[in-house]
Amino acid sequence: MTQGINLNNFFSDYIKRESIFKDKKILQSNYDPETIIHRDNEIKQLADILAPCLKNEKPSNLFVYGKTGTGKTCVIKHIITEIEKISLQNSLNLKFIYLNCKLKRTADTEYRVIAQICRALGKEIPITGLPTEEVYNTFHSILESEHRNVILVLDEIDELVKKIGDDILYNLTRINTELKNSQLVLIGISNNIMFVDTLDPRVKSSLSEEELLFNSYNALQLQDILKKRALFALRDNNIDSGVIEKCAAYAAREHGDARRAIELLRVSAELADRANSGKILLSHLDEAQDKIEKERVIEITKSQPRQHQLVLFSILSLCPNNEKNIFTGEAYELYMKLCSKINLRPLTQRRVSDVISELDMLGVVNAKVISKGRYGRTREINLNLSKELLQETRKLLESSLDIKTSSLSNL
DNA sequence: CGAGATTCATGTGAAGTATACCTTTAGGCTTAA
DNA sequence: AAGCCTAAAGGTATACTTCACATGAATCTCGTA
Repeated sequence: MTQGINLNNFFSDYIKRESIFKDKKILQSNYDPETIIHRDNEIKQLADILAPCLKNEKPSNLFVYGKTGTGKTCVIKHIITEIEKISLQNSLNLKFIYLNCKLKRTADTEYRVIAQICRALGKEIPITGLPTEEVYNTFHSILESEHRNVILVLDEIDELVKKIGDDILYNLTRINTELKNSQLVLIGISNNIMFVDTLDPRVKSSLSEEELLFNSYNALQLQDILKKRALFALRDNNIDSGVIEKCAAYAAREHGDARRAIELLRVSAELADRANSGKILLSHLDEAQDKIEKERVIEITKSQPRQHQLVLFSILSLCPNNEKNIFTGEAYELYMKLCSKINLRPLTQRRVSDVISELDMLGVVNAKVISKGRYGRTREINLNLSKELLQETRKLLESSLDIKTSSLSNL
C-alpha cells in the first residue's frame, strides 16, 4: 500500500485551499439574478403588459421572440417571481406555469403539454391512456373550481407547433372564452422570428395580442453581464485580464448568447479551481470551450433511447475519423447488422430516417437532404465533433449497448 | 448539342398496428344487519 | 342489501410499421442543327 494518493492529505488540503468561487450558484444556468442589466426596456414593457393580473384583470396574451440566450426566459421568470411575491402579499390566487416544449417525452405532444399543466396545478395525470379531451376538461375544472388565474409560459413553442401543429394553441386560447371564474394568459416564447406568420390567423391574432422582441446582446453588453455575475460569484482578483473579454467575444460570435457566456465562465472557473491555479487564465477558457461541447454531446448521447443510440453508433463507426460524409443507406445497413449482433429488433428504414433527423435536431450530427442526381436522394450525414470527442462518444455507446468492437471488424 | 424523359435511393405523408396504460362495468365474494 | 375486489371490455396516446407516392439532379435519349 505504498502507492496511491493519500486521501487524508488530499481532502484536508482541499478544505484549506481557497476556492475561486465565492458563490457558485450565481453562475449556474438556473440562477435567477436579482437585477438584469441591458434589458430595462423589455422588463418595463413586460411589466406593463402583465401588471393587470394584479388587479384581477386579464393581461393580453403575449408572444416573445429572440435568439437563444438573449434573456427571454430569464426576464420572464424574473418578472414572474416578482409578481408572485406581490400576489402572495395581497393573497391573489395567481399561478405561473413554465413549460419547455422541447423536452422530449415531457412536453412535446398536445396530451403531454396539457397533462404537464394539470400536474403543475397539483393534479396527477397518467402518462397515457386518457383521451386528450378528458385532460382538457380536468384542466378546465381545476381552473373553474379554484378561481385561479393562470399565466402559462410555453418556451420553445415553435418546436412544438412544428411537430404537432397549432391546434393546441387554438384550444388553449379557446379555453379562456369558456372560463367564468378564472383567466388563462398565454405567453409564447420562440427562437424563430418568423414563427407567428406560420400560424393559423385566428391563433395568431389571439396569441400575439402583444409582441416583444429581444435583440441579441453585443460583446460589450455581454462583458457587463459577465463582470456583474463574476463580482458576486467569484472571489476578487482571480480572473486574468482578457478572460472576460474573450469569453464575451466567443459568445457574441454565437449570436450573443448570454447563457453560453456565463456557462463558459463557470466552467473555466471550475477548471482553474481544479488545477489549483488560483486564477482563471485564458487557457482555461479554451479548455472550457471543449469541455462544454463534450459534456453536451455526452449528455445527449446518454439520454437517448437504445435504438437511437445504436443508430448514432452506426454513424460514428462509419466515419471514425470524421472525414467523409455518409448516407442513410450505409448507416442503415450497418445498423441492421449491429441489431442482429446485439439481438435488438431492428427498426424500419422509415423510422431510422426519422431517428436520424431527430439526432440532427439535437445537434449531435448534421444531416442534410441532398439529391445525388441519377444516384438518388438521401441524407448526407456528417459529424462536426472533434476526433477525440467522437471516439469518446463511440466508446460510451459501445459499452452502453454492449457491443464488442472485435466483432465489428468482420462485418 | 441540348431539351426533355428517365432513373435511383430514399425522403415523406397517411393510415394501420402493437403496446402500455386508463376508466368503466359487471360479476362474484364478503360482510353486516 | 351494501360494500369491496377483480377481471374483462372498451377506450386512448405513442412509437413504430406498411404502403404508396414525391423528389430532384445526374444521366440518358433522341431530334435537330
